[in-house]
Amino acid sequence: MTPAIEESPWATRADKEKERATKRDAVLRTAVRFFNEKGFHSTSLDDVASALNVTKPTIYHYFSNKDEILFECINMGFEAIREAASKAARQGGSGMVRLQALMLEYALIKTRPFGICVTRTTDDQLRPDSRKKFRAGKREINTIIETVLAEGMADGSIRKADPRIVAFTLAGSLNWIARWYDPEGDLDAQEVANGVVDTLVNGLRPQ
Amino acid sequence: MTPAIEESPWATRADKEKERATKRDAVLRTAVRFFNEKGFHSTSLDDVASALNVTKPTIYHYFSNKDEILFECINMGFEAIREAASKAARQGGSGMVRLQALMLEYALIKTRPFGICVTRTTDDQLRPDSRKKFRAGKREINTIIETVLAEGMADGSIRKADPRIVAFTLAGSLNWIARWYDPEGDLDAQEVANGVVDTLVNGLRPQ
DNA sequence: AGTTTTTTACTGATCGTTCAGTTATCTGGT
DNA sequence: ACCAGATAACTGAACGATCAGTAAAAAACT
Repeated sequence: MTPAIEESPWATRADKEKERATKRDAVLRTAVRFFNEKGFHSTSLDDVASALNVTKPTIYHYFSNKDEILFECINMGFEAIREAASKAARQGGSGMVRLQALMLEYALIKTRPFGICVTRTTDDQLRPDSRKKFRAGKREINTIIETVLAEGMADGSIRKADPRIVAFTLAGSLNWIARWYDPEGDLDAQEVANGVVDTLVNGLRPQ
Repeated sequence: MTPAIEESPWATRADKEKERATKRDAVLRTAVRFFNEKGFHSTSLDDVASALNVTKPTIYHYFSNKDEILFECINMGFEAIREAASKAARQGGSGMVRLQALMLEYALIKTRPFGICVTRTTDDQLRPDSRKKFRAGKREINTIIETVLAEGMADGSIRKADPRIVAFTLAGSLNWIARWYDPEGDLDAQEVANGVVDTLVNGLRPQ
Protein backbone atom coordinates (compact mmCIF):
# COMPACT_ATOMS: atom_id res chain seq x y z
CA MET A 1 0.00 0.00 0.00
CA THR A 2 1.15 3.52 -0.71
CA PRO A 3 1.61 5.48 2.48
CA ALA A 4 -0.83 8.31 3.07
CA ILE A 5 1.02 11.18 1.40
CA GLU A 6 0.08 14.81 1.63
CA GLU A 7 -2.18 16.29 -1.07
CA SER A 8 -0.95 15.75 -4.59
CA PRO A 9 -1.64 18.48 -7.11
CA TRP A 10 -2.30 15.80 -9.71
CA ALA A 11 -5.72 14.35 -10.03
CA THR A 12 -6.19 10.62 -9.89
CA ARG A 13 -8.11 8.74 -12.51
CA ALA A 14 -11.07 8.58 -10.16
CA ASP A 15 -10.92 12.33 -9.71
CA LYS A 16 -10.94 12.88 -13.44
CA GLU A 17 -13.92 10.63 -13.93
CA LYS A 18 -15.73 12.38 -11.15
CA GLU A 19 -15.00 15.74 -12.69
CA ARG A 20 -16.32 14.59 -16.01
CA ALA A 21 -19.47 13.31 -14.36
CA THR A 22 -19.85 16.60 -12.53
CA LYS A 23 -19.61 18.54 -15.77
CA ARG A 24 -22.07 16.25 -17.48
CA ASP A 25 -24.40 16.80 -14.60
CA ALA A 26 -23.99 20.54 -14.80
CA VAL A 27 -25.09 20.43 -18.43
CA LEU A 28 -28.23 18.56 -17.44
CA ARG A 29 -29.03 20.87 -14.58
CA THR A 30 -28.55 23.97 -16.68
CA ALA A 31 -30.45 22.50 -19.60
CA VAL A 32 -33.44 21.43 -17.53
CA ARG A 33 -33.80 24.93 -16.12
CA PHE A 34 -33.86 26.37 -19.63
CA PHE A 35 -36.25 23.72 -20.88
CA ASN A 36 -38.64 24.41 -18.03
CA GLU A 37 -38.40 28.15 -18.40
CA LYS A 38 -38.33 28.66 -22.17
CA GLY A 39 -39.45 25.31 -23.47
CA PHE A 40 -37.36 22.69 -25.22
CA HIS A 41 -37.68 24.02 -28.76
CA SER A 42 -36.99 27.58 -27.74
CA THR A 43 -33.85 26.59 -25.88
CA SER A 44 -30.81 26.47 -28.11
CA LEU A 45 -27.70 24.58 -27.15
CA ASP A 46 -25.96 27.94 -27.39
CA ASP A 47 -28.14 29.11 -24.51
CA VAL A 48 -27.04 26.18 -22.40
CA ALA A 49 -23.42 26.41 -23.44
CA SER A 50 -23.03 30.09 -22.79
CA ALA A 51 -24.69 29.78 -19.40
CA LEU A 52 -21.91 27.33 -18.59
CA ASN A 53 -19.20 29.55 -20.07
CA VAL A 54 -18.31 27.09 -22.79
CA THR A 55 -19.08 26.80 -26.47
CA LYS A 56 -21.67 24.63 -28.07
CA PRO A 57 -19.36 21.88 -29.32
CA THR A 58 -18.21 21.32 -25.77
CA ILE A 59 -21.65 20.00 -24.97
CA TYR A 60 -21.20 17.45 -27.70
CA HIS A 61 -18.27 16.05 -25.74
CA TYR A 62 -20.67 14.97 -23.06
CA PHE A 63 -23.82 14.22 -25.02
CA SER A 64 -24.34 13.01 -28.51
CA ASN A 65 -27.31 15.23 -29.29
CA LYS A 66 -30.02 17.47 -27.91
CA ASP A 67 -32.48 14.63 -27.70
CA GLU A 68 -30.19 12.73 -25.37
CA ILE A 69 -29.98 15.72 -23.04
CA LEU A 70 -33.74 16.02 -22.81
CA PHE A 71 -34.15 12.31 -22.36
CA GLU A 72 -31.68 12.15 -19.50
CA CYS A 73 -33.45 15.03 -17.77
CA ILE A 74 -36.67 13.09 -18.06
CA ASN A 75 -34.99 10.00 -16.74
CA MET A 76 -33.87 11.83 -13.63
CA GLY A 77 -37.50 12.70 -13.03
CA PHE A 78 -38.65 9.14 -13.63
CA GLU A 79 -35.99 7.83 -11.29
CA ALA A 80 -37.19 10.13 -8.52
CA ILE A 81 -40.73 8.84 -8.91
CA ARG A 82 -39.56 5.23 -8.92
CA GLU A 83 -37.72 5.82 -5.66
CA ALA A 84 -40.78 7.43 -4.13
CA ALA A 85 -42.83 4.43 -5.20
CA SER A 86 -40.49 1.85 -3.73
CA LYS A 87 -40.15 3.86 -0.53
CA ALA A 88 -43.93 3.92 -0.21
CA ALA A 89 -44.13 0.21 -0.94
CA ARG A 90 -41.45 -0.59 1.66
CA GLN A 91 -43.22 1.33 4.41
CA GLY A 92 -46.22 -1.01 4.17
CA GLY A 93 -49.71 -0.37 5.45
CA SER A 94 -53.07 -0.32 3.69
CA GLY A 95 -53.40 0.67 0.07
CA MET A 96 -54.61 4.09 1.13
CA VAL A 97 -51.65 4.65 3.45
CA ARG A 98 -49.15 3.66 0.79
CA LEU A 99 -50.93 5.68 -1.88
CA GLN A 100 -50.94 8.77 0.28
CA ALA A 101 -47.22 8.44 0.98
CA LEU A 102 -46.57 8.03 -2.73
CA MET A 103 -48.72 11.02 -3.65
CA LEU A 104 -47.01 13.30 -1.16
CA GLU A 105 -43.58 12.45 -2.52
CA TYR A 106 -44.84 12.63 -6.08
CA ALA A 107 -46.20 16.12 -5.46
CA LEU A 108 -42.88 17.30 -4.06
CA ILE A 109 -40.98 15.92 -7.02
CA LYS A 110 -43.27 17.92 -9.29
CA THR A 111 -42.03 21.13 -7.70
CA ARG A 112 -38.45 20.31 -8.66
CA PRO A 113 -36.69 20.80 -12.01
CA PHE A 114 -36.42 17.23 -13.26
CA GLY A 115 -39.91 16.36 -12.11
CA ILE A 116 -41.25 19.45 -13.81
CA CYS A 117 -39.45 18.52 -17.00
CA VAL A 118 -41.27 15.19 -17.22
CA THR A 119 -44.65 16.91 -17.09
CA ARG A 120 -43.72 19.61 -19.55
CA THR A 121 -42.23 17.28 -22.13
CA THR A 122 -44.46 16.10 -24.93
CA ASP A 123 -43.94 13.20 -27.29
CA ASP A 124 -43.21 15.35 -30.29
CA GLN A 125 -40.11 16.81 -28.65
CA LEU A 126 -38.34 13.47 -28.60
CA ARG A 127 -36.86 11.36 -31.34
CA PRO A 128 -38.64 8.08 -32.05
CA ASP A 129 -36.30 6.04 -29.92
CA SER A 130 -36.44 8.19 -26.82
CA ARG A 131 -40.12 8.75 -27.37
CA LYS A 132 -40.72 5.04 -27.00
CA LYS A 133 -38.82 4.96 -23.72
CA PHE A 134 -40.59 8.10 -22.55
CA ARG A 135 -43.97 6.54 -23.20
CA ALA A 136 -42.88 3.35 -21.49
CA GLY A 137 -41.81 5.37 -18.45
CA LYS A 138 -45.15 7.15 -18.27
CA ARG A 139 -46.98 3.85 -18.59
CA GLU A 140 -44.81 2.38 -15.84
CA ILE A 141 -45.69 5.17 -13.43
CA ASN A 142 -49.33 4.95 -14.35
CA THR A 143 -49.27 1.23 -13.65
CA ILE A 144 -47.68 1.81 -10.26
CA ILE A 145 -50.47 4.17 -9.27
CA GLU A 146 -53.17 1.94 -10.66
CA THR A 147 -51.79 -1.03 -8.78
CA VAL A 148 -51.70 0.69 -5.40
CA LEU A 149 -55.19 1.99 -6.08
CA ALA A 150 -56.50 -1.46 -6.91
CA GLU A 151 -54.91 -2.86 -3.76
CA GLY A 152 -56.52 -0.15 -1.68
CA MET A 153 -59.90 -0.82 -3.26
CA ALA A 154 -59.45 -4.51 -2.56
CA ASP A 155 -58.52 -4.03 1.10
CA GLY A 156 -61.35 -1.54 1.58
CA SER A 157 -59.18 1.46 2.37
CA ILE A 158 -60.02 3.21 -0.90
CA ARG A 159 -63.46 3.85 -2.34
CA LYS A 160 -64.21 1.57 -5.28
CA ALA A 161 -64.20 3.02 -8.78
CA ASP A 162 -62.55 2.44 -12.15
CA PRO A 163 -58.84 2.45 -11.23
CA ARG A 164 -57.86 3.68 -14.69
CA ILE A 165 -59.89 6.85 -14.42
CA VAL A 166 -58.98 7.44 -10.79
CA ALA A 167 -55.29 6.98 -11.59
CA PHE A 168 -55.45 9.61 -14.31
CA THR A 169 -57.38 11.94 -12.05
CA LEU A 170 -54.71 11.73 -9.38
CA ALA A 171 -51.85 11.95 -11.87
CA GLY A 172 -53.50 15.00 -13.40
CA SER A 173 -53.65 16.97 -10.17
CA LEU A 174 -50.15 15.96 -9.19
CA ASN A 175 -48.54 16.51 -12.58
CA TRP A 176 -50.29 19.82 -12.93
CA ILE A 177 -48.32 21.14 -9.98
CA ALA A 178 -45.40 21.30 -12.38
CA ARG A 179 -47.36 23.82 -14.41
CA TRP A 180 -48.40 26.24 -11.69
CA TYR A 181 -46.13 25.90 -8.67
CA ASP A 182 -44.02 28.99 -8.13
CA PRO A 183 -41.03 28.65 -5.80
CA GLU A 184 -41.16 32.42 -5.29
CA GLY A 185 -44.83 32.31 -4.30
CA ASP A 186 -46.13 32.32 -0.75
CA LEU A 187 -46.95 28.60 -0.72
CA ASP A 188 -44.00 26.33 -0.12
CA ALA A 189 -43.68 22.93 -1.76
CA GLN A 190 -44.77 21.01 1.31
CA GLU A 191 -47.93 23.08 1.74
CA VAL A 192 -48.82 22.52 -1.87
CA ALA A 193 -48.22 18.78 -1.60
CA ASN A 194 -50.32 18.51 1.56
CA GLY A 195 -53.12 20.60 0.12
CA VAL A 196 -53.41 18.77 -3.17
CA VAL A 197 -53.25 15.33 -1.57
CA ASP A 198 -55.80 16.34 1.04
CA THR A 199 -58.18 17.47 -1.67
CA LEU A 200 -57.77 14.23 -3.58
CA VAL A 201 -58.17 12.02 -0.54
CA ASN A 202 -61.14 13.78 1.03
CA GLY A 203 -62.86 15.22 -2.03
CA LEU A 204 -64.99 18.32 -2.26
CA ARG A 205 -67.98 17.06 -0.33
CA PRO A 206 -68.17 18.28 3.29
CA GLN A 207 -67.75 15.76 6.15
CA MET B 1 -88.75 45.15 -51.42
CA THR B 2 -87.24 43.07 -54.18
CA PRO B 3 -89.59 40.31 -55.21
CA ALA B 4 -88.61 36.72 -54.37
CA ILE B 5 -86.78 35.69 -57.51
CA GLU B 6 -85.76 32.16 -58.34
CA GLU B 7 -82.28 31.02 -57.31
CA SER B 8 -79.48 33.15 -58.69
CA PRO B 9 -76.27 31.37 -59.66
CA TRP B 10 -74.33 34.36 -58.33
CA ALA B 11 -73.38 34.47 -54.72
CA THR B 12 -74.45 37.41 -52.63
CA ARG B 13 -72.03 39.41 -50.57
CA ALA B 14 -73.25 37.56 -47.49
CA ASP B 15 -72.55 34.24 -49.17
CA LYS B 16 -69.04 35.34 -49.98
CA GLU B 17 -68.38 36.40 -46.45
CA LYS B 18 -69.76 33.15 -45.18
CA GLU B 19 -67.57 31.17 -47.51
CA ARG B 20 -64.56 33.10 -46.40
CA ALA B 21 -65.45 32.45 -42.77
CA THR B 22 -65.92 28.77 -43.55
CA LYS B 23 -62.49 28.55 -45.11
CA ARG B 24 -60.92 30.40 -42.24
CA ASP B 25 -62.56 27.98 -39.90
CA ALA B 26 -61.32 25.01 -41.87
CA VAL B 27 -57.78 26.26 -41.45
CA LEU B 28 -58.27 26.45 -37.69
CA ARG B 29 -59.81 23.03 -37.48
CA THR B 30 -57.10 21.43 -39.55
CA ALA B 31 -54.36 23.30 -37.73
CA VAL B 32 -55.61 22.38 -34.27
CA ARG B 33 -55.63 18.72 -35.17
CA PHE B 34 -52.01 18.93 -36.29
CA PHE B 35 -51.00 20.95 -33.25
CA ASN B 36 -52.57 18.40 -30.94
CA GLU B 37 -51.11 15.45 -32.76
CA LYS B 38 -47.60 16.60 -33.65
CA GLY B 39 -47.15 19.65 -31.46
CA PHE B 40 -47.11 23.28 -32.55
CA HIS B 41 -43.42 23.55 -33.41
CA SER B 42 -43.39 20.30 -35.31
CA THR B 43 -46.36 21.37 -37.42
CA SER B 44 -45.41 23.40 -40.45
CA LEU B 45 -47.88 25.57 -42.27
CA ASP B 46 -47.10 23.44 -45.29
CA ASP B 47 -48.56 20.49 -43.38
CA VAL B 48 -51.75 22.40 -42.75
CA ALA B 49 -51.94 23.80 -46.26
CA SER B 50 -51.42 20.52 -48.04
CA ALA B 51 -54.00 18.82 -45.84
CA LEU B 52 -56.42 21.43 -47.19
CA ASN B 53 -55.23 21.00 -50.77
CA VAL B 54 -53.85 24.51 -50.99
CA THR B 55 -50.41 26.06 -50.73
CA LYS B 56 -48.92 27.87 -47.80
CA PRO B 57 -49.44 31.44 -49.01
CA THR B 58 -53.16 30.75 -49.19
CA ILE B 59 -53.17 30.42 -45.44
CA TYR B 60 -51.64 33.87 -45.22
CA HIS B 61 -54.68 35.16 -47.02
CA TYR B 62 -56.76 34.28 -43.98
CA PHE B 63 -54.28 34.70 -41.14
CA SER B 64 -51.39 37.03 -40.75
CA ASN B 65 -49.04 34.56 -39.10
CA LYS B 66 -48.71 31.22 -37.38
CA ASP B 67 -49.03 32.75 -33.95
CA GLU B 68 -52.45 34.11 -34.84
CA ILE B 69 -53.62 30.66 -35.88
CA LEU B 70 -52.55 29.11 -32.61
CA PHE B 71 -54.02 31.93 -30.61
CA GLU B 72 -57.40 31.67 -32.29
CA CYS B 73 -57.45 27.93 -31.63
CA ILE B 74 -56.82 28.66 -27.99
CA ASN B 75 -59.52 31.27 -27.99
CA MET B 76 -62.06 28.78 -29.27
CA GLY B 77 -61.16 26.63 -26.29
CA PHE B 78 -61.45 29.54 -23.89
CA GLU B 79 -64.78 30.51 -25.36
CA ALA B 80 -66.14 27.02 -24.81
CA ILE B 81 -65.11 27.14 -21.16
CA ARG B 82 -66.64 30.57 -20.69
CA GLU B 83 -69.93 29.30 -22.09
CA ALA B 84 -69.82 26.31 -19.78
CA ALA B 85 -69.22 28.65 -16.86
CA SER B 86 -72.09 30.97 -17.64
CA LYS B 87 -74.39 28.05 -18.28
CA ALA B 88 -73.51 26.63 -14.87
CA ALA B 89 -74.00 30.04 -13.27
CA ARG B 90 -77.39 30.47 -14.96
CA GLN B 91 -78.71 27.15 -13.73
CA GLY B 92 -78.30 28.25 -10.11
CA GLY B 93 -78.17 26.05 -7.04
CA SER B 94 -75.56 25.63 -4.33
CA GLY B 95 -71.88 26.21 -5.01
CA MET B 96 -71.36 22.46 -5.18
CA VAL B 97 -74.14 21.98 -7.72
CA ARG B 98 -72.88 24.75 -9.96
CA LEU B 99 -69.28 23.57 -9.62
CA GLN B 100 -70.22 20.03 -10.56
CA ALA B 101 -72.08 21.24 -13.64
CA LEU B 102 -69.11 23.33 -14.64
CA MET B 103 -66.65 20.51 -14.10
CA LEU B 104 -68.67 18.07 -16.19
CA GLU B 105 -68.79 20.48 -19.13
CA TYR B 106 -65.15 21.40 -18.64
CA ALA B 107 -64.17 17.74 -18.76
CA LEU B 108 -66.06 17.22 -22.00
CA ILE B 109 -64.44 20.25 -23.59
CA LYS B 110 -61.06 18.75 -22.72
CA THR B 111 -61.83 15.76 -24.90
CA ARG B 112 -62.34 18.02 -27.92
CA PRO B 113 -59.73 19.56 -30.22
CA PHE B 114 -59.85 23.22 -29.17
CA GLY B 115 -60.05 22.34 -25.50
CA ILE B 116 -57.13 19.99 -25.87
CA CYS B 117 -55.15 22.69 -27.59
CA VAL B 118 -55.46 25.04 -24.63
CA THR B 119 -53.97 22.44 -22.30
CA ARG B 120 -51.18 21.48 -24.65
CA THR B 121 -50.09 25.01 -25.43
CA THR B 122 -47.28 26.48 -23.39
CA ASP B 123 -46.27 30.10 -23.00
CA ASP B 124 -43.12 29.76 -25.04
CA GLN B 125 -45.07 28.84 -28.16
CA LEU B 126 -46.74 32.22 -28.37
CA ARG B 127 -45.46 35.66 -29.24
CA PRO B 128 -45.32 38.15 -26.38
CA ASP B 129 -48.63 39.75 -27.27
CA SER B 130 -50.66 36.57 -27.56
CA ARG B 131 -48.84 35.15 -24.59
CA LYS B 132 -50.17 37.93 -22.42
CA LYS B 133 -53.72 37.26 -23.57
CA PHE B 134 -53.20 33.54 -23.12
CA ARG B 135 -52.08 34.03 -19.55
CA ALA B 136 -54.98 36.37 -18.91
CA GLY B 137 -57.38 33.73 -20.24
CA LYS B 138 -55.93 31.08 -17.98
CA ARG B 139 -56.16 33.40 -15.01
CA GLU B 140 -59.75 34.19 -15.90
CA ILE B 141 -60.73 30.54 -15.89
CA ASN B 142 -58.86 29.94 -12.69
CA THR B 143 -60.71 32.80 -11.07
CA ILE B 144 -64.04 31.42 -12.21
CA ILE B 145 -63.30 28.09 -10.54
CA GLU B 146 -61.96 29.70 -7.41
CA THR B 147 -65.02 31.90 -7.12
CA VAL B 148 -67.51 29.05 -7.38
CA LEU B 149 -65.39 27.10 -4.92
CA ALA B 150 -65.39 29.93 -2.43
CA GLU B 151 -69.14 30.33 -2.78
CA GLY B 152 -69.64 26.63 -2.16
CA MET B 153 -67.40 26.76 0.90
CA ALA B 154 -69.36 29.74 2.16
CA ASP B 155 -72.77 28.11 1.67
CA GLY B 156 -71.52 24.88 3.25
CA SER B 157 -71.93 22.73 0.17
CA ILE B 158 -68.18 22.34 -0.32
CA ARG B 159 -65.63 21.26 2.28
CA LYS B 160 -63.50 24.18 3.45
CA ALA B 161 -59.90 24.42 2.30
CA ASP B 162 -57.57 26.87 0.54
CA PRO B 163 -59.52 27.68 -2.66
CA ARG B 164 -56.32 28.41 -4.59
CA ILE B 165 -54.93 24.93 -4.04
CA VAL B 166 -58.27 23.22 -4.54
CA ALA B 167 -58.83 25.13 -7.78
CA PHE B 168 -55.49 23.98 -9.16
CA THR B 169 -56.17 20.42 -8.05
CA LEU B 170 -59.45 20.36 -9.95
CA ALA B 171 -58.02 22.13 -12.98
CA GLY B 172 -55.16 19.65 -13.01
CA SER B 173 -57.35 16.58 -13.19
CA LEU B 174 -59.65 18.17 -15.75
CA ASN B 175 -56.95 19.62 -17.95
CA TRP B 176 -55.01 16.39 -17.82
CA ILE B 177 -57.84 14.67 -19.66
CA ALA B 178 -56.54 16.50 -22.72
CA ARG B 179 -53.30 14.57 -22.35
CA TRP B 180 -54.62 11.05 -21.99
CA TYR B 181 -58.14 10.81 -23.41
CA ASP B 182 -58.26 8.63 -26.49
CA PRO B 183 -61.38 8.92 -28.68
CA GLU B 184 -60.56 5.47 -30.05
CA GLY B 185 -60.35 3.96 -26.57
CA ASP B 186 -63.13 2.05 -24.84
CA LEU B 187 -64.12 4.92 -22.56
CA ASP B 188 -66.30 7.56 -24.15
CA ALA B 189 -66.03 11.23 -23.27
CA GLN B 190 -69.07 11.23 -21.01
CA GLU B 191 -67.81 8.26 -18.99
CA VAL B 192 -64.48 9.97 -18.53
CA ALA B 193 -66.12 13.23 -17.45
CA ASN B 194 -68.39 11.45 -14.97
CA GLY B 195 -65.56 9.37 -13.56
CA VAL B 196 -63.12 12.22 -13.07
CA VAL B 197 -65.72 14.51 -11.52
CA ASP B 198 -66.95 11.75 -9.25
CA THR B 199 -63.42 11.14 -8.03
CA LEU B 200 -62.89 14.82 -7.34
CA VAL B 201 -66.22 15.30 -5.59
CA ASN B 202 -66.13 12.19 -3.41
CA GLY B 203 -62.40 11.69 -2.94
CA LEU B 204 -60.54 8.44 -2.37
CA ARG B 205 -61.75 7.75 1.12
CA PRO B 206 -64.54 5.13 1.37
CA GLN B 207 -68.07 6.14 2.48
C1' DA C 1 -62.20 45.93 -65.81
C1' DG C 2 -61.47 45.07 -61.25
C1' DT C 3 -61.35 42.39 -57.17
C1' DT C 4 -60.42 38.22 -54.66
C1' DT C 5 -58.08 34.02 -54.32
C1' DT C 6 -54.33 31.13 -55.16
C1' DT C 7 -49.84 29.83 -56.83
C1' DT C 8 -44.81 29.76 -58.03
C1' DA C 9 -40.54 30.99 -56.60
C1' DC C 10 -37.77 32.88 -53.36
C1' DT C 11 -35.53 34.96 -48.97
C1' DG C 12 -33.74 35.16 -44.40
C1' DA C 13 -33.02 33.41 -40.10
C1' DT C 14 -32.41 29.85 -36.83
C1' DC C 15 -30.10 26.07 -34.98
C1' DG C 16 -28.60 21.26 -34.56
C1' DT C 17 -24.67 19.11 -35.94
C1' DT C 18 -20.01 18.34 -37.77
C1' DC C 19 -15.11 19.25 -38.93
C1' DA C 20 -10.55 20.59 -38.48
C1' DG C 21 -7.52 22.15 -35.50
C1' DT C 22 -5.31 23.75 -30.73
C1' DT C 23 -3.84 23.10 -26.13
C1' DA C 24 -3.05 20.54 -22.18
C1' DT C 25 -2.61 16.32 -19.89
C1' DC C 26 -1.44 11.53 -19.51
C1' DT C 27 1.07 7.03 -20.53
C1' DG C 28 4.59 3.97 -21.66
C1' DG C 29 9.05 3.11 -23.28
C1' DT C 30 13.97 4.17 -22.76
C1' DA D 1 14.44 12.12 -16.18
C1' DC D 2 12.99 12.54 -20.80
C1' DC D 3 10.57 12.08 -25.03
C1' DA D 4 6.92 10.34 -28.39
C1' DG D 5 2.66 9.25 -29.13
C1' DA D 6 -2.01 9.00 -27.58
C1' DT D 7 -6.08 10.99 -25.49
C1' DA D 8 -9.20 14.39 -23.50
C1' DA D 9 -11.09 19.02 -23.51
C1' DC D 10 -12.34 22.62 -26.00
C1' DT D 11 -12.93 26.19 -29.84
C1' DG D 12 -13.97 28.76 -34.37
C1' DA D 13 -16.10 28.22 -38.40
C1' DA D 14 -19.03 26.31 -41.38
C1' DC D 15 -22.74 23.08 -43.27
C1' DG D 16 -27.37 21.58 -44.10
C1' DA D 17 -32.01 21.38 -43.29
C1' DT D 18 -36.16 23.41 -41.95
C1' DC D 19 -39.59 26.87 -42.09
C1' DA D 20 -41.96 31.26 -41.42
C1' DG D 21 -42.88 34.72 -44.17
C1' DT D 22 -42.98 37.66 -48.85
C1' DA D 23 -43.26 39.42 -53.65
C1' DA D 24 -45.10 39.03 -57.89
C1' DA D 25 -47.69 36.88 -61.18
C1' DA D 26 -51.49 33.88 -62.64
C1' DA D 27 -56.32 32.31 -62.22
C1' DA D 28 -60.97 32.65 -60.96
C1' DC D 29 -64.80 35.16 -60.21
C1' DT D 30 -68.23 38.94 -60.73
